[in-house]
Formats: sequence, structure tokens, C-alpha cells
Amino acid sequence: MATDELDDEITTLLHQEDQRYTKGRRALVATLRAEGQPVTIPQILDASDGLAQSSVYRNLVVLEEAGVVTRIVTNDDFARYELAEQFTHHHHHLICSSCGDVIDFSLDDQAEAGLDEALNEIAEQVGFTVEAHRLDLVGTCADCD
Amino acid sequence: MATDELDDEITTLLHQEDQRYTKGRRALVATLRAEGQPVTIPQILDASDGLAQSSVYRNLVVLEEAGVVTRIVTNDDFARYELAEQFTHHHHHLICSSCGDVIDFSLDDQAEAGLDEALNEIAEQVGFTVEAHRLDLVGTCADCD
DNA sequence: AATCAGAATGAGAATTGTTTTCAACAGCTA
DNA sequence: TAGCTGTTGAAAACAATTCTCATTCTGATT
Repeated sequence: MATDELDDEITTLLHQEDQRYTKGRRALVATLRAEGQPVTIPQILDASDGLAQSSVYRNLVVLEEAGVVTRIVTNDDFARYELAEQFTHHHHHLICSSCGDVIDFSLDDQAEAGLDEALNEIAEQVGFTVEAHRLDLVGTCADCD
Repeated sequence: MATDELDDEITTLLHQEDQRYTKGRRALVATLRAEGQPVTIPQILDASDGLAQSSVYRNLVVLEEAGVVTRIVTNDDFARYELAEQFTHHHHHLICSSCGDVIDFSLDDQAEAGLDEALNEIAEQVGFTVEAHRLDLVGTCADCD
């Protein structure tokens, strides 16, 4: 997605929540975009200097509420953030139980469709309204093996 | 699984880690077993009186390392614990984004097998050694709708 | 049974990722 | 420019979790 287009959509999303797309928030989005993988707050602070820690935490909450970014929690010490799927594509996570790193991956369309169908069936049975599904593979990444 | 059998297996798992199956740990397992659903530490403390908070935290770590219990992290404030799958059965979680509650569910065998296959393929491609997969449905539970 | 060494416990202190506070600042509107 | 409102940065506050340490328990050995 082009940067302008992305910025336009984010502006819209934020305005829906009566929030502005400020310089600090732009910097956050730029960082997440440049990384292309889920990153921790310390990583964000390192990668983009000049951002105050409190503002990063606060703005990530704002951006998450607006649906711009997604928060990923693992057993690791830090939460991770990445751009929301609407700005990237539907995907899942490989979580390394050794180093804590999180890597994106996608299922092929057929497997994804089959999974979706099975999940919708289940949800209907128990009266659960589905917002999203999360599929993680936990194990050891190539680096840690 | 019968209580005795369960206790035997847990004793073995703990001994492999040079740990004892003490009274406090038995109480934890009993509580998790009685609940049958993932529970938070506060819930455990409420449900089984007499347990010290520090011991509960400590023992859950020990039990997790031994593979007796599984820790579940969500966006909720508290981590949740349940008996490991080897003592129950393979299952997944419905996570209510409103109240934070976590409910177990299972996929039918066919869907599960298809998912497994797709995941193993992916893992092989990226050189990832799979320990487990986690599948969560995030949404709103029947109570919160 | 008595002893002894190491492990486990309980109460509270310490740690640490995250949230909140609040005074100063920026951006918009008139 | 003046005034209002939302945002920022630094530091304090918060809270789930972990650690400390003195005491108690366990269980192997005599």
C-alpha cells in the first residue's frame, strides 16, 4: 500500500475516535511499517529515536483502539505490535519459545478457508460472536535450533 | 483420568525435574482439575483457601516447567492456567474480549488434521521446530452479548 | 525413631512492564 | 493573536509477578 493511501486511511480511522494523526503517531506507524514484523516497545524506542516511552505506550493504545495496529501478547516479557491486518494481510505467528521472537506466516487459501468454516461452526454452537481468530505456532526458530 | 493415575504421572514428571509433588502443588492440581477451565491466580486463591499467593505463583511455574499445566496469556490482566493437554485433550480457546473469560473448545478431527498438515508444511519451509500450535477465537461470549 | 541436608513455604519486599499524572506545548478556529 | 482542546514528556504511580529469607517440612540415612 502506498504511504499516502495508508496515511489517509489511518487519518480516517483516528478521526472516527476523535484522535489526531500526530507526528509521534506517524513515526510509530512508519517504524512498524519499516520493521514488517511484530516489534516490542524497546525495539521501537531503539529504532526510532526521539520518541518518549510514555507517548509510545499511550499512542500504541490509541492506535490499537482505532484498529490501526494489533497488540500481540506472548509469554515473553514485552508485548509486541504490528500494523493491523487491514493494512497488511491476514496472517499468523510463529513464536519462538527460546528467544521470544515472533515471525509472520500465512496459510494457503484452502487451509485458511477450511479453518474458517470449522471455527464459524463452533462459534455458532456456543453462541460466541467471532471478532478474529488467532493461530500461533509455538516452537524453536531456525536461529535458536 | 482417575485421580491416582493422574497423581502418579504428575509425580513422575516432577521427579524428572527434581521436584516434589507437595501438598500445595496437589492442591493446585486439584483446583485446576475441579475448575475444568482456564483460571486466573486470583480465582485459584479464592477457590482454594490456605494457599499463599507467592507459593501459587512459584508452584505454577514449577508445574509448567514440568509440563503439568499450561499458561495462557491473553490481553487480560491476569495469566490463566489449566491442566496440560496430556491430562485432558487437545483443545483451543474462545477468548471473550469483553469479560476476559476463556472457554475451551475442540475442532472436529478432520479440521484438526487438515490444520496440522498445513502447519507442518509451513514450519518445515521456514526451519521452525514446532512444539505446539495454539488456536484462539477472539470475540464476545454469550453472556456478554 | 532421631538427625540432618536440602527443598518448599509464607509474608512481605522488590522488580518491572505498563499506565497515569500534570505542567508545558502544539494545532486548530475565530 | 487569543483561546480552547488534544498531545507530549518526565517522572511518579500502579499492579502482576518474582524474589528474599527465615522458618518449616521431607525424606533419606543412620
